[in-house]
Amino acid sequence: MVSIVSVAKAAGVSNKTVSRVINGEPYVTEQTRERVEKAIRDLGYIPNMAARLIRSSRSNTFGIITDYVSTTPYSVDIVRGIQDWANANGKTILIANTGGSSEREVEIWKMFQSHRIDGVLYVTMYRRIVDPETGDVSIPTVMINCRPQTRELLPSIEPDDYQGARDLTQYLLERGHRRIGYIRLNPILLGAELRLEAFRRTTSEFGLTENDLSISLGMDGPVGAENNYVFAAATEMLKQDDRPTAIMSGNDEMAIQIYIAAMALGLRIPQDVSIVGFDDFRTVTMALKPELTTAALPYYDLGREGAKWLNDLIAGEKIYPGGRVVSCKLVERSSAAFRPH
Amino acid sequence: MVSIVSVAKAAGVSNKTVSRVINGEPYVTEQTRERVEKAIRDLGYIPNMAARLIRSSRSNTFGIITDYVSTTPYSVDIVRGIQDWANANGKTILIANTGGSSEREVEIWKMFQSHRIDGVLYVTMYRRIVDPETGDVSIPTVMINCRPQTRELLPSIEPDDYQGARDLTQYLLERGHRRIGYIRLNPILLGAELRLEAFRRTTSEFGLTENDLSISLGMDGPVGAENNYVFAAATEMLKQDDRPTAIMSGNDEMAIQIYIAAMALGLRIPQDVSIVGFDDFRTVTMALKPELTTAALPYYDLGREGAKWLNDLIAGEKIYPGGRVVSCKLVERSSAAFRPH
DNA sequence: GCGCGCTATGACGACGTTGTCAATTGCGAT
DNA sequence: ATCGCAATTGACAACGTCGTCATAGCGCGC
Repeated sequence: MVSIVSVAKAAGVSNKTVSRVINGEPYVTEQTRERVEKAIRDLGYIPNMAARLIRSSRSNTFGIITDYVSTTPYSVDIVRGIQDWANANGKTILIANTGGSSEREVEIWKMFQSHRIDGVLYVTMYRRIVDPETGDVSIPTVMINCRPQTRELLPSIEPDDYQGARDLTQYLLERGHRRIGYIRLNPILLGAELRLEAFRRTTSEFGLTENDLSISLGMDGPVGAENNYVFAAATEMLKQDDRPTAIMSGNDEMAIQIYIAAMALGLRIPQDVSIVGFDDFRTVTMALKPELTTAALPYYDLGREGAKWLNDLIAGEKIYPGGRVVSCKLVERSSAAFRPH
Repeated sequence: MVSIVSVAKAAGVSNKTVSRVINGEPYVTEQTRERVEKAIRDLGYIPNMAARLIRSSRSNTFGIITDYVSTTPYSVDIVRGIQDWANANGKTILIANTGGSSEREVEIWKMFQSHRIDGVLYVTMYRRIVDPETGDVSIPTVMINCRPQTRELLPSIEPDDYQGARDLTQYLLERGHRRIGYIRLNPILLGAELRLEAFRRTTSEFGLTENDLSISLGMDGPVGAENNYVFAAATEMLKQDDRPTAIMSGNDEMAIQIYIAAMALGLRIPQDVSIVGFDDFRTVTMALKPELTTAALPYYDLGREGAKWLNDLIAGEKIYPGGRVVSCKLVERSSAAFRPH
């Protein structure tokens, strides 16, 4: 492999001078610089990061440790956000998935340390509370889409499920809906509770009572292998005489089954029932006809902001103590309309 | 950061002896070994990969270069397969996404080289033909889900779209269907042609004529921002008097729209129309009710096999010249049944 | 003419690790 | 007793890069 020494030899200068050219340091004549640059091009020299790291003990590498994110279709946008920021700022990224195993997680932290990463982005597939198995060493860490048990311990950044569900509820209310169904997400998920809570509070503030609401469980059990009642629940809900004129779905994926249930009963969307989802999982929201109105989880921003924050943390700047929350934008498409009269 | 030297000092041996212990080399007494291991534990020593690499010029790192894979919900299983293999075999993985930009791709190859990766897995989101912008340097490379323009140039491994579609067609034929619809995937995609071709050939071998078939374009335009006719095409197809009793969908995602189109016309699945998909994109196949019968793209295996192959390549073994193909397994669920009579 | 400060360059060592080779010890065979 | 050999250990160099410090040339003000 061609090294700085061979370049130096080719250009007839010392290796330190080559180093200066590479790193854009001053005190090199234009003439020398050009000779060196030519040699670099001719030999196809590419700096060796490992050697550089050994000297500087700053790897310019971030580690991403996730449960399943980068191997699961849902929250890939977090990773995309991180990568985009990293590219733009000359950072390299190491990704590893625990697959849910905590032995594996311990190994990964070791592996990261052996690569002398500068910091870790701890990312989860769905919003939850976890304590990273960091070992006793302290490495700058930002948690994305999750937060630690012991509140203010690590910086964290999460989507605002509450606000998203509130906006969605208001949206339906503003369109005249007064009997609204809600099919719950798996209650294990942190977002599930918040979304439902927002739905309850917002409708109640608006003057609706529990009687106007029709809330049922859509799925439960361990995440990824849950029991699925969505189709049955939606069917039952829509078969009632005083059926809801709008249904909020725990997430977009569940909305597929609600669509099918509604259609099987001969109901048209949105003329007979309005349906809204949550997440803005494009594969679903765009494939459904009519396309699904939903609240977008700000995954991309979570990733970008998290990376930026980690960078600040490493630089020793701005150490906010606790957690931040990013709002969910309502994406209006055509699955919800004014209440039929 | 604690180094091998501090461990040596603590254990009262030379650093070379510590190195021997770490690497499990022979010629260390049990007693010495234990003293060293204790020192390692006490100090929390973790080997520095960068320093190791500098000596050995073998990084034990594979680079994954993709267009969008790791940031897109579809083919994440390829990455999962690679990662699983890598974990099991002590390899580290560097992932980078070009986002489709070829300048970016050139940068990434440089970046990989600067990290002295041992080899590259070149992965695409959907099956296609590409020529990697590798620059002139030759790095062991295996292409996954794609293949080079100039056939035998690089080893490649792809799913067998043809066989998958043939099996699916046979499945429908065996169930008595004699009028079959086909809604085409975007023709830009390599898999699209092969799947359609398999459908045509298999039905024709079975004795069906073009008249028994009803083939229409579901989408076209640039991938990711295509024009979508699926719902309209399915509706039209199913409104005919001699409508097909079964429809093959270009992929699973498109099947959502076919379901909705069928249901909007009051058709029951599978009693009135059978529907089959392609890909086994779980988010869709499991959410649809009835669940979708489909052919599974062997993404996980593609990743695992690709990584293994790359490893062999690096080790200098088994240099098969050309491309390999992995079969698609038919996953029977409940969206297809015997033809109604 | 002398010293000063600035520009331009190179010699050298250090980072953490491992390969090479030499040194030391013990033991069985000659 | 001597030799050969295996087991055990360490000293030292080298990998590629960059930080430190020294050196040399040059122009400027006194």
